[in-house]
Amino acid sequence: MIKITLPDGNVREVAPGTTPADIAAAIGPGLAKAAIAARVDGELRDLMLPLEADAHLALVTAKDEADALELARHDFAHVLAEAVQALFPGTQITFGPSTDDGFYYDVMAPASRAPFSMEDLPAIEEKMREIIRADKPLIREVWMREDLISRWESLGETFKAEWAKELPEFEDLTVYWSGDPNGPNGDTAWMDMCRGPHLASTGKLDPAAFKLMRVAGAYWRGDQKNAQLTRIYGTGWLNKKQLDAHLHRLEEAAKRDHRKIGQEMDLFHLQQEAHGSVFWHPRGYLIWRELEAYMRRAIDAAGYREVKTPQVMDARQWEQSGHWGKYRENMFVIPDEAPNVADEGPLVSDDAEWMALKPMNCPAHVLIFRQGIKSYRDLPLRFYENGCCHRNEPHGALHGLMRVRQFTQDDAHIFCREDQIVEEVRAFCALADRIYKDFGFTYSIKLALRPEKRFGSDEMWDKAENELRDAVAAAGLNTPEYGWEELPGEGAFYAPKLEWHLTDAIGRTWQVGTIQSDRVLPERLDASYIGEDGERHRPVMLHRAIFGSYERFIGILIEHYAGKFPFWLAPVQAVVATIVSDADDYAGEVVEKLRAAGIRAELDVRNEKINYKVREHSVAKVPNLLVVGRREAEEGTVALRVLGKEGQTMLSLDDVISRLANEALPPDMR
RNA sequence: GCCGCAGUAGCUCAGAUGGUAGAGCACGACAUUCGUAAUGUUGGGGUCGGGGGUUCGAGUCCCUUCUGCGGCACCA
Repeated sequence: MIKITLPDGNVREVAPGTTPADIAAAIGPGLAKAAIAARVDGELRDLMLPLEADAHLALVTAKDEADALELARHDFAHVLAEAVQALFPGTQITFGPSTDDGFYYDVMAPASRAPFSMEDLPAIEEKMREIIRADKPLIREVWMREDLISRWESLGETFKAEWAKELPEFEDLTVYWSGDPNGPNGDTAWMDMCRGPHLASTGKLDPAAFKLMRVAGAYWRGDQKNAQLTRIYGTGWLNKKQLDAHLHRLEEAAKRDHRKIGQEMDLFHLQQEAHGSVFWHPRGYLIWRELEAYMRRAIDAAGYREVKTPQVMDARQWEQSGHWGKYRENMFVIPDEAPNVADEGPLVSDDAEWMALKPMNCPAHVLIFRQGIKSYRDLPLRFYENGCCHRNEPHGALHGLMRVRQFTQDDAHIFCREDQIVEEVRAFCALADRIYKDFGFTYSIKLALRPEKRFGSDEMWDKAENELRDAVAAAGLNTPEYGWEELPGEGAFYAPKLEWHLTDAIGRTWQVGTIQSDRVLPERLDASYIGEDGERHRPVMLHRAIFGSYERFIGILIEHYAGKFPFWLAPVQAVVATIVSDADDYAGEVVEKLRAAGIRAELDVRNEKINYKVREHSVAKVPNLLVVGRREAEEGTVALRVLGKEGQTMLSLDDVISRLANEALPPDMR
């Protein structure tokens, strides 16, 4: 007999070979029906896989949504492959994992036809539904390696055969049948090699809960030297409601796309002559300027001092900081000599000295710190910079404002003593909290722990990780409410880091803020201060950012607000629109007064109907529309129409100005 | 950087089989002076991403290159 410990602490003694399904049945018919898989000693396993030794067992049901989704998506991937092979005999199958919102399967179309395209997807979807409705049992078998390899070879599945040959010796080679090969419909059974686990049958999937989304190219085993496969992507869920919600989210996200809104609202543009760098138009740059002013108020109040450092530095400086060695392939490098224009020869001589555009601000801040002698009394020193950096990102990585080659970070480095770290990090947590809330974001905080490849001793890492933990605890943010989580192996090679992940208005997350302690760069660049003991000591350097970069943060804000910026950030805050030309002079007066009160107001006296003007300024997402006609001009009033609201309010000119002037204040100035 | 797809007017897009480009919106002009989400008439606007080739003739076919999009890889 073996001992099976259940989550509530109960221990059941059962015969070896008992399956989790048997145990579920013994507990109750409800659970037997609801159970879709099992966690055995924490590992997700098939319901039908016999237990052979003492174990902790938890039965997984649809309520364990993360597990249930994972299983369903993996099963959808298998059904996809089965459907493709049923429809297109001769197709080779390779891999089919689950993804964040669904699944994919990489397949090789038969030589007789072109690679699969979008047009093939509806037929494949229909076949998948057939397979799901047939409720084929998913049966696990362990095979001998040679048997499996020869089976794949006999089927012409060269990729599967190759993979079977390379799987580690100690691993059982398992296959899953879709349909019982020994049953009455054995000829329709389909087999894939897979580690599992899987649901008990295809019928556990909801045939209305998936959709094939697109096809894309992919290489066998991710290597471009290998054969070109077709990857078929799908999104998969537990039920139709979840699928519909997901498709709706995608639609919403497409409507909010910052590239689309940026063009519609005339905020910025990108063009191929400077790809990856942003041309900010007047309206977009107004948002930038508001953010910059906001951030300056915040960092001034928090005891930072703003600096500005060179855009280009000698390569030797980057060698010393370590960037030349580790980061050079992402740097823009320029010769420190006049280009050769005299003849047809190379522009740059062989012995040119090299300089580089800065990809980061940190070394320059250390160089400021190093000027003059610093005492322990000077610490902490907090240097802030709106630091414009250039990184030569891979072309395929560029994406609107979110991934660019020139960007400006709200970057600061805090030079402090060991004993000041916790308080500095705590204070940063509080600052970030206030700022994110001002923009209406909720967030979660993650601590990225030591990676496998790292500098420094285990003691140093223990200490560094604990400092960050302590600081977050001191800020009261290490709670489930703040999504506190530790991510093993995800830290930078020199230090653990705290990451802030924002959740936007439609539930997407964006990693923006970070703080990380660094003991490496002060060492490399020989930064020191004189301690109380009269000796030289290394300061610790805290790298930190809240927006991350202005470009990306504005991109996130555009999508978060769907272009309907809060009043203080709106590029045009009010438009005064006339109904008849008799009101033109008065309207001009209203605009002047609004501008005098600090409001970004524009005048619309075009010879158009008021309906047209209302529509146009609404579509342009102007938060306040002030309509004036003959009546308002005579009475000294305006009709205020607020974006997103029906109807309008009649107000005296003085009232509307004081009201708007008040509402236009940034959140930190109220 | 890799794969797939795309690039035609400011924007969104249409242009079978090769025969020197078209719509809507936007923009200009004229008429209309209008009360809260599109007034009418009319006009101008394109070296069809760049380069090369095939052809009597290329937006269309071929090669090449750049950029964008969806993924992959990348994001110390």
